[in-house]
Amino acid sequence: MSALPIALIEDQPLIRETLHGYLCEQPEFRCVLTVASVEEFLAGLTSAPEPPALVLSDIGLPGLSGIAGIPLIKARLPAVDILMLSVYTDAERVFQAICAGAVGYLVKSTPLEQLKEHLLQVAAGGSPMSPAVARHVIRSFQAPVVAVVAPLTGPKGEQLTPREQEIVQGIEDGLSYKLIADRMGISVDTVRNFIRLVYRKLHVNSKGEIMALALKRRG
Amino acid sequence: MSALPIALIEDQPLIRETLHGYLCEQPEFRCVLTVASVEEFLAGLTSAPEPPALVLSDIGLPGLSGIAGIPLIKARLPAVDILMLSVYTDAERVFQAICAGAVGYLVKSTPLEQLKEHLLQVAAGGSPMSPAVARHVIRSFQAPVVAVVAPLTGPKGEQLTPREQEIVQGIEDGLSYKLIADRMGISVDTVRNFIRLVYRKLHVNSKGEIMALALKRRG
DNA sequence: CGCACCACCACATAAAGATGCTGTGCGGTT
DNA sequence: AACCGCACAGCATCTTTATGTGGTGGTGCG
Repeated sequence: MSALPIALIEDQPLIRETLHGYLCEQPEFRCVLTVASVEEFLAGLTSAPEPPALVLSDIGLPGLSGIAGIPLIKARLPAVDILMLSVYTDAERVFQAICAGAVGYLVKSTPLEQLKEHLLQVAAGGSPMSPAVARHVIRSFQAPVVAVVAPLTGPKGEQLTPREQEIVQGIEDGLSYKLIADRMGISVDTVRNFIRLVYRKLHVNSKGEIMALALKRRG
Repeated sequence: MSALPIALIEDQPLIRETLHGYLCEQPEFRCVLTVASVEEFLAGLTSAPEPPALVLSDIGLPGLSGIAGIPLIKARLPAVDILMLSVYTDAERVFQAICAGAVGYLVKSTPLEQLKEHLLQVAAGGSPMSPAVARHVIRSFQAPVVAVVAPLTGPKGEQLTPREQEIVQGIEDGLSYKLIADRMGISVDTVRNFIRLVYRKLHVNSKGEIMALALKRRG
């Protein structure tokens, strides 16, 4: 098994030297480029003994940030994996880096042995993320807790039945009667019937007026 | 430090007993409910010594799937963390589970000691994911490499102008003439004019036929 | 001049929306 | 058993909007 060629972009000398030293001690890795900035990385690529398969990059760097460097690095090395190592754990930077093409995102406090496992994970096709980072990522898939909105009621307190509320939801979602019918598993004529009932209860005469009521209720 | 109350939902007896046994040996955990299905879990909640803070759940279960059980479990225990443990690593199930509210997703081949670390990670606010899972997740943030699709041309090689191509894109995006007009900053009558030109070049007579051409070209 | 883009008018057809009316079946209540 | 509320469905009719087609004209640019 050949050593994984790794490049390191880190501006703080002490950290850079510690990481470089540690990585060079691991038989699984080969440090082919260790620099302090993206610009230095791009300039040093041609004289590296071989192109890196994995770039471990800080974000707060002099000149171009680690994030801004991602597309430039990917343009030069399309197949490279870029793993972020940063003190920042705010959702904004996490998503910027990931959307820019980073395969993973670790915090700088990650112990070296753990860092090694994560690097091997990347090489094996994984996407290591520090816990706080992973939570941001997972949370982005989950619907925000929606404030419970009371159903629309008529001017005299007329209540809508559950199915009538579903019809209203379909209208709020911008669906045609046909699509509402598909969603609810009923016929278009039944949708029209429900519409009639809803309009009568709410004292309106068009989808537009329903939308207006919904908007007013949302504030 | 009090033990983390954990519930386990796993239908295969051997795995369930192995996991149950391992978790009970760990001083950091307390197994308050170990069942074979979501239904059993929901029924057993009231008699559990205390409510679980974390549910480790399989997906392929008798009756309700682990994914279908997520909203039901969250309804009963809004603050609970649900961690999926499954043989499935396909993107569809991963995203279904995450979107449904799972805080993490592990493959069943995860070694027990690693599982323990992941459980502690959940308790500390993290979102552990097995490598393949994490890659799916990360990839979903990254723009797919878009195949460059040649513009539609007529049967005799008739070329569409740039604006005509924009009209076609609007049709492919399912927009009405009015919405296409809004998008392109022109009047509806101008859209109709362009439609006329496009249909004449492509030898078609309806939006449907444009859609068909587009689909055929996508393969 | 030719082309691309933009706009308007007119008309016809298809689809979506709105309203009136009627009927059936089911579950719950009195 | 009768009644009521709810859900579902269909028919009829009318109105509004979207789509398609024919024709015409104006402006700017190469």
